[in-house]
Amino acid sequence: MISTRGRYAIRVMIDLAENDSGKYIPLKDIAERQEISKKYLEIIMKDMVAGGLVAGASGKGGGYRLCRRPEDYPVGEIIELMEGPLAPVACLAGGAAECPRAAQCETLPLWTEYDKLTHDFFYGKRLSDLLAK
Amino acid sequence: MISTRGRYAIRVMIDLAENDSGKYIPLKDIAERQEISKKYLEIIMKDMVAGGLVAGASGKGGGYRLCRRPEDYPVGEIIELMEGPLAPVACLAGGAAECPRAAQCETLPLWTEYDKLTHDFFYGKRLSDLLAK
DNA sequence: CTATTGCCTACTGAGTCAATAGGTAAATAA
DNA sequence: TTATTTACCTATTGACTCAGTAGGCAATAG
Repeated sequence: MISTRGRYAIRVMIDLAENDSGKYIPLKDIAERQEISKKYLEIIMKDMVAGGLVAGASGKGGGYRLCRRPEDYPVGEIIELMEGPLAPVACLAGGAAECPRAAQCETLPLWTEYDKLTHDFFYGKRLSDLLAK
Repeated sequence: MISTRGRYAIRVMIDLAENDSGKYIPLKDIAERQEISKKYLEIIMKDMVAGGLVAGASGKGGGYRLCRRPEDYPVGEIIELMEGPLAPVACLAGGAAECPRAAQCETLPLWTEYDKLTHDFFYGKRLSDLLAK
């Protein structure tokens, strides 16, 4: 299941896109509009800045803003940045989880097929697809 | 991500199908073939019996066996029994998680579409599709 | 009766989730 | 310059899940 990290991140991105005025938007405003704890959002925003999804600016007049056009954000990228790989099982998540049973594993094709389905779905969707018209 | 509960359950089902001789198969044999802790499998098997996936018999000559033909087990049923709902977010999992923001939620259509995709995929696959030819 | 087998309760150590708490650094407006 | 606003940093927490382990009870066939 997608946790609050991923879900909140997407909602923040939508909020930033829909309230874009060229200026930075303070997190306080976003937290109030979205009814999410500002303190918790701070942690999430830090990772979003580090991951290159948004730009943050400190000080008065600071806040956050998108650094691409909404059509240039695949939803899958946002989710994977916040939640880790979309893979349904650890052995498809890359990294150190190479399974010694992979060659004879009867279930691996199932997971592989579903993994591709998921990947294609979430990378086909863009942030712009989620915005109110 | 699918945890060991769901993955082990599917592997056990495959093992039961491929080693079916009409008699009960002791868990000890399954655990050895699948290289899974027998003690841990006991917990999983209990839920599988309760969920109507397999039949268990105690005593000498006992063990487990399938209670349907492999074509009659949708993989999604096995996963949902062991892991809970396949829903990608809590508000689609049914039960008490009705979200008050649902009406104005901009992300709900995304999750709903993915939920359908997932559901169709895993209920389209049958246990028989996973067996070695 | 005895060996085998499933079934039952309880416990554990490691990790994740969703926050909260309190402080530091940077940037602007007065 | 000073006060205010804002992001950013580390640390901690309580509840929960995950992946088992431990030990014993109940049923069944030979």
